[in-house]
Amino acid sequence: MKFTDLEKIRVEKIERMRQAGIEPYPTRSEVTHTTAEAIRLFTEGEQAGRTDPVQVTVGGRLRSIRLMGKVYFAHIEDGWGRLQLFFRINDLGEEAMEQFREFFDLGDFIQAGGEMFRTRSGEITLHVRHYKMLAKAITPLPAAKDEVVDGEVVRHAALTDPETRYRQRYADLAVNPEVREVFRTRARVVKALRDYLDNLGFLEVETPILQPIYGGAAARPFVTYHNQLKQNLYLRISFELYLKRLLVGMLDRVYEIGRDFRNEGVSYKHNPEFTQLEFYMAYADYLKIMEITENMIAHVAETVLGKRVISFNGHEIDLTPPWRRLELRQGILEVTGIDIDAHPTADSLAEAMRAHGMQPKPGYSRGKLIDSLLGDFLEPTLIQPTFLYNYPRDISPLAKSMPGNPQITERFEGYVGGMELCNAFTELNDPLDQEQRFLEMGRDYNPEDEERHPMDEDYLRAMSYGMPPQGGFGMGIDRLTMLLTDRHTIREVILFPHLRESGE
RNA sequence: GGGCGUGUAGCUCAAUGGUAGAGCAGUGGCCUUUUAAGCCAUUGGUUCAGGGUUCGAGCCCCUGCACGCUCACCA
Repeated sequence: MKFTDLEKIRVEKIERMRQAGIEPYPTRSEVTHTTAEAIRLFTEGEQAGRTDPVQVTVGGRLRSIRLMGKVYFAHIEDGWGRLQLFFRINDLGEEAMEQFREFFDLGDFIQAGGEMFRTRSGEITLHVRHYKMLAKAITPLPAAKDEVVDGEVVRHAALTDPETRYRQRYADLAVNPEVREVFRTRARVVKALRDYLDNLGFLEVETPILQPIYGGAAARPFVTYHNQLKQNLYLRISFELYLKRLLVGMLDRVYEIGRDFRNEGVSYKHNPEFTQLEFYMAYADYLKIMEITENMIAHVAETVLGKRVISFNGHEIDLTPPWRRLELRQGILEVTGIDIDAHPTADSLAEAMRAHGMQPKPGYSRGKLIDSLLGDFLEPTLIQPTFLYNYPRDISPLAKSMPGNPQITERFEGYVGGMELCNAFTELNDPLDQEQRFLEMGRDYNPEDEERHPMDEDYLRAMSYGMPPQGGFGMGIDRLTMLLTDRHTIREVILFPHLRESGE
């Protein structure tokens, strides 16, 4: 390891500690309480009028040290909170006071034991009778001294540089408690989703991440290779095709929460790997899935945040069901003045777009043009929760067509905060129709493209055994977490977001 | 991949083309007993990297790297 000057000073302290017979990295601690437990015990005793001392040994990082000659104050922080320590030479003796002064730095993990009391200024504090180094920190935490004003921690010059925060998330978490809170919230979101689906009788399953044929979404995959099998494998881009096989196998309600991988550009709402929830429900259609969706999201907000009206990006968003339902055709008509139903071909639609001063991408299919109208003009306006429904067939190859209208599929997407949150449809379960869709899809691919999507014969065989009618649903957990924590980039809700190699 | 922007001490930030600074952190000292981001002193720099212009470059130019925003891409 290479050390800075600041770090060298601490490395030397480690050597001097060992010379003084103090182990800087002892194997065991004697911690009996968290800081929060210690404070709660004391407060309860105080309220009950008890005078017997509350004896605790707590552990944590040193976050502030104030040496005042023969008395020291310090704060430690653990995963539950902060506690002030009070050291007095009368209690600890000269040697212990001197060793603390000489060897202990901000960021060190220590334990301290004694009894709880309240200082003259009112702060609940541990009167230290004994203390011990638990783990010496060599690298200073990237934050300046904290102070506590009226019980609130005020940090001066906190770590803010996004590159350092993401590359050294451990340091970010260590000094920015609100970052820890984001990931606690994220965990509660996942738990609330699981509870909701479990209560509806869904079975949680795990399907392959390494897949010989990828599918279920339109995305470029990551490719890897199995040495012994001499076989290319793809990291999954969705769970869909495997989960739907399970409904053939009579697992009527299944869901999976896991990682998807898409070899595409990164942005504030795209990370190369992201967490997805997909569920499939036999005998349901997309209308039923809409109901489950709005209720599930409202339930999650209620459980995690205790409220259904959230604040996101300066907007007040009310997640209370029922959410607005807006037919895709109507939505596009309202924001662009173009009626997609009046333009049954790509050429016709492109002409209409040009007439409205737009520049449609040459070579796009009608469905892709509609998708671009949606993304460019409609999506940013969908702040309050909205289900857009009825999507064109050619961009929905796994969704069932509407009865009597083969060009429109029973598909919807949920939008909140101007961001696509989820995608769902009445699942196509007609194997002959599905094969036809795959073949049509193949026409979009250049035959010379080595990444050309192969036909998933096994999926068709599964469907040929008979697949119950069903509704399916997919949602990005990362984006939901962004909404519920009011973070505006996906990197804020992923512990270790992907960054370019720094070459350091 | 394109455009725009940013990169200075451990952290947060200053510095007309003319001696690289501040606060915090660090180090040394003061501090006689429930508080103090305390007081005094002090250390610390390949100004992202490499070229160029200039008497002189943190600053201007070129190339590269990283990050941010944005566009493109993205059933």
